[in-house]
Amino acid sequence: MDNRAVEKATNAISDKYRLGILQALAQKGCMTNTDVQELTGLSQPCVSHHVKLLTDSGLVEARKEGRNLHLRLNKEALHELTTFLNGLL
Amino acid sequence: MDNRAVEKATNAISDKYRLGILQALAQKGCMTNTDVQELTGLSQPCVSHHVKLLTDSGLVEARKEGRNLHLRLNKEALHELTTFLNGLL
DNA sequence: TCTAAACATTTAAAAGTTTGAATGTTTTTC
DNA sequence: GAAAAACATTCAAACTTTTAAATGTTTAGA
Repeated sequence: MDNRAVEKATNAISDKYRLGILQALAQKGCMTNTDVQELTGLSQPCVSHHVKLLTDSGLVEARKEGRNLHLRLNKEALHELTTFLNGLL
Repeated sequence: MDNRAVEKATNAISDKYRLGILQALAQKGCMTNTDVQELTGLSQPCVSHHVKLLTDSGLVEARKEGRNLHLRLNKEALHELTTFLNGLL
């Protein structure tokens, strides 16, 4: 994982709503954008935007299932991030 | 470590210059603001600002030594962060 | 096929961040 | 004490992010 990827991943985490989404995914395993809308209370376009940041960062994987977008944690990416950060210790 | 602390810590990391500072601290052990100025090429007020973000996040500890500000990694805080993130796995 | 549901995109306003010039404070050195 | 070095603070400009309204696209179901 290079510096740019770390910057993007930590940036993705550094927001109240996005961290909440990651925690919900960690707990539930899978969610759709609509679930995220209910979770956060944000507007649909705003949820789309936050989810895009998360997927662009690599921390979340999205697959289209009919008209739903199924989201799940990318545990490998998260593990790479913690490995990088532990490397600073 | 609560969510707010994670948001602040990851936000602190999510910048090119601040990540560079963290890496330099990890490597060298200790630096002053002047060292950071040389490292980054940023102006002195801008360095002051970035260093403040890092210390406010808890990831960096600063102690005033005469007219110099000695910076070092707060390894415990960094460890708490990685522990939190691993908790999502 | 018509309707509705789920999500994406465009746009624009509001809020927040980054940057350096100017200036202030404290500490060291001469 | 005067000069300089190290850092902090204030300020304003430039830039980025966040947000939702409006609208577009695709898919599912009647």
